[in-house]
Amino acid sequence: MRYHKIPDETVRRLPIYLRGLMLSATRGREHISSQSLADFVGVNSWQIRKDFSYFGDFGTPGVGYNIEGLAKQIKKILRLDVVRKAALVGVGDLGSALLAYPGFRTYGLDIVAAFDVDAEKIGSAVSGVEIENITRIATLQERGISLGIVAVPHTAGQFIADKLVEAGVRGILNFAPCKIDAPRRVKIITLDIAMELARLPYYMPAG
Amino acid sequence: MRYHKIPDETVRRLPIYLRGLMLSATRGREHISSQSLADFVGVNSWQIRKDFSYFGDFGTPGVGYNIEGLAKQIKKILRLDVVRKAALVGVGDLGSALLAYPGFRTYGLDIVAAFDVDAEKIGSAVSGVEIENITRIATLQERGISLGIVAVPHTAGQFIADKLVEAGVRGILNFAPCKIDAPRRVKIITLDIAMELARLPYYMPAG
DNA sequence: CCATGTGAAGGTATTCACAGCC
DNA sequence: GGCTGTGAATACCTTCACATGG
Repeated sequence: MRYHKIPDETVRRLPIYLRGLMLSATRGREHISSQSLADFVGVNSWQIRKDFSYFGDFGTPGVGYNIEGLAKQIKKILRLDVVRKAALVGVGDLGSALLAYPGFRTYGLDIVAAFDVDAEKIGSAVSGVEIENITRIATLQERGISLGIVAVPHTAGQFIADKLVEAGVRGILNFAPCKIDAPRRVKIITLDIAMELARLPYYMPAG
Repeated sequence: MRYHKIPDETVRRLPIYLRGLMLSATRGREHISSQSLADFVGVNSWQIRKDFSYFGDFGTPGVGYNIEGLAKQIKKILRLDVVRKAALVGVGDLGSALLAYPGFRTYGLDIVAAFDVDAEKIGSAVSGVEIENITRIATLQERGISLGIVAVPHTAGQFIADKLVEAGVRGILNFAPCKIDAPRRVKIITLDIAMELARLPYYMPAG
């Protein structure tokens, strides 16, 4: 079933599969069954097959999936096959951790610029990235940066997001604990760490 | 419809509502309509009413919801009405940022212990929390700590999780990019930052 | 014989529309 | 009149069972 809208939930799981495949690739085997991948990433095998079925025939019946080929396919679908430049705004504790985080590179995402309001930080470098005045966010477009990461206090979230949108970014990963409004053409993903932790006690047995 | 299983998706949204209500509380008004709250947090008004309907009659027709009362109710449902002690494992860049993050306190979550393997870090303090040797994770139970936060490399994720489970924690917030297996009685929430960023390009128009 | 790919069934969550209440 | 609470309708996602293909 090749021509079909891909469910959002499937898109959410693709990076999980990709991570599992990239790890498997270092294990020496060339093929992997949906069942093995399932055990490895913690998703049911039929769910995996269904997810893959939205894109086309990835696997070989009786054999499984070609690990390298499948990983490449998923990268292409997620558009991770080109290196994409990202800008970070807000170089506080979290921002600094994000700059130091090597995980983004794995997915072709490269933080090449960082901005802050703090005059003391501006000019210095964190993890090899120079911190610039936020007024320079306006230069993003000409520098080919299409992705913004917001790690500022919630009071500044919307303001910074507006600046990023003006500067032409088409996607924002928002760590600020607030709602962000933006034109439909800009995709926003909000990731509020405290809120994830906040729903943990609900699932914990008494105590 | 008071006696009903609460959908997971509703539980996921409750902290969003809570955050909005706590912010609204500082605005001086006593009541808020589902519509106003909807505008504020970015969820549809009917979704909000439906979510609340799983718990009981929170609102007053023609008036709206009592902000303070509703916030208290949600806190109770999420079991955030008691202060809960948490332990952090892995005081790297991300771990340090989490220790410095004030957002957890808002939800009654208090990071009172931190562990690392690095001998140089052990004994020093980060954000007022002393860093201990990970062998001391075993003392969590007697210290009344029921919640673990894992911020270690993916190679150590499962190992640390096992230690935490042994030490009696009943919930784990996992930042390590790996699957964590644990007994059913322990709730695991995994939050892989790179993976969230990885699905952003998919939704970005060409470029 | 083994593992994929997929219609069909089943379950869950969202959206709608409106009755009921203040 | 305004706003809540909720059955019903719809859309979406998951699970199953098996036909199909190497």
